Parts: sequence; structure tokens; C-alpha cells
Amino acid sequence: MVLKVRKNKSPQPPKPCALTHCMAFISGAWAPNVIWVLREGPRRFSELRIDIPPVSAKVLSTRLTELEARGIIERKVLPTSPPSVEYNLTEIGKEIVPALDALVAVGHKLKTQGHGVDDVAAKLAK
Amino acid sequence: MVLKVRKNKSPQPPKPCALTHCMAFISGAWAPNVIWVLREGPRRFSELRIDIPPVSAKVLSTRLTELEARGIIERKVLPTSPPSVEYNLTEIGKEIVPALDALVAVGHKLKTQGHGVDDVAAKLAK
DNA sequence: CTGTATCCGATCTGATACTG
DNA sequence: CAGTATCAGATCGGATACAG
Repeated sequence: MVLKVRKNKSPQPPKPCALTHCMAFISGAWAPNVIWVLREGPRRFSELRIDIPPVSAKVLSTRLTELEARGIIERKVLPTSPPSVEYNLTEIGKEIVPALDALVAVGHKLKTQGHGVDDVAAKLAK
Repeated sequence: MVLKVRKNKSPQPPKPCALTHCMAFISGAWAPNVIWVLREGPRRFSELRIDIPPVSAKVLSTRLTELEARGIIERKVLPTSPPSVEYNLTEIGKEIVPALDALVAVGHKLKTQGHGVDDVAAKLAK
């Protein structure tokens, strides 16, 4: 999902919030999934790969780096051998969870009303 | 924003909801913006182009078609000459708005704490 | 274990031009 | 006005190989 982030070349009048910028933090493949998994507690890198099967190491790594830079997750290196790393949601990160829930609720409702992803794909194919 | 939609090849045990599928409806550039603008009432095609400046006609058209297929917006052709078309949110579509608000609220908070998009970009550039 | 570096194909978007 | 067709460039994610 590409949430397009508009380059603010022209100084726009203070729009509501430049929506797209405000949502950039869930952009990128699997970003929402990471937050979703982390809601249940801390996870290690390899555990995340198991929880989100089709994600490649590269993308997961990229996403975790971004989410950390955005202040949504924390990265903690455990002094073990071999090294292990634990990720968990920050306080702000946890605030995203309810919003995600709301989105999923709507998605579920759409699905039950004949607007599931497959249904939509069929319609668009016509 | 690319919300990756996983192909459900392997019959996964009934996961929470296949998160990604449930969020597909806001995927695609400008999709959230369209919903955001439409919250204030119906808009015509050309009006949307004005409200969301950098969007091209092609993408806007594509997005509107998708959102309609997903049951999020309604398309109404007005019997005028030249023809004009009105778009507005469906009842279900309106339910997305609060979720978007919640997301934006978090985004705004992150911004005020030094995690704006530009700050993040700077961190990642290092 | 936890990543990073490359290469590469798939996908998407914007610009332009054109139709009803 | 309201799109659609086509093309080119940019971006992104996956696979593989490799490093600390």
C-alpha cells in the first residue's frame, strides 16, 4: 500500500493536517502487520518473520528501522550470545492499535456485504 | 502506500482477520485523501482534482473506480449538459472517517514529538 | 541470530494526448 | 466535464548471498 507522501514544494495554507503525511507511519508493506503482532507483546526479529510468513528479511529490517525512526517501536539488544534483539511498541505506538482495530472492523463489515478483496477484484476485472 | 495483500495460498488457521486484506480499501495513492475530502459532502470529479492538487486524472479515476467497487463511495451521474458526476461516501464509507481521524491524531502527536516525516527522513538518511 | 548489499522483476504513478 | 489510452520513469519488494 502506497500512501503517497506529497513533497511540500509549494507552501500550502495550513490544510487540516496534510493527511498523507500524518498517515505515512503505516506505509510500506507489512508495517501494519508488525504493529498488529507487536500489540501482544515484545517479539524478536526471527519471531516476527514467523508471525508474518511471507515477509523477506530485507523488507522486515527496513520496516523495523523506519518504525523505530518514527517513534512507534523500540529496539532493545539483549546481551545474549548469540545476540538477540527485542522489539516492542512505544507508548505512542500502542495508540495506533485502536485505530487499526477500527479500520479492520470496517474492512470486516465490507467483506460480509460482498465487498471482500476477491469480490472487488472480480468487479474491476469486468 | 502499498498495503501488501498476501495471497492466501496456504490455508492459514483463522488468523485474527488477515489484517492486510481488511485494510486494502485504503490502499493506493490518494485513496485516504479522497475519503477525507468526501467527508464534507459530495464532490464532482473536477472538484476532487482541485481539492487534491497533485493527483493526475488517471489515478483519480482509477481510485474512484476502486473505491466504488469496494462500496465506499457512490457515483451519481447528474442529467446535466455537459454531464457532471457526483461522488459521495456510502454509509459504510462514513465509518472509515473516525478511524482515519484516529490515525491522523497519532500522526500529529508523533509530529509534535520530533517524529515528523522530515525528521524521520533525516534520521534514516544518516 | 540479526541484519546488509545487490540485482531484478513487478507495480505504480504522472504526463500527455485523445474520446464521448 | 469526465474520463481513457499509452508510455516512461520511479519505487518497491523478493531472492540470494554475505557480514558482524
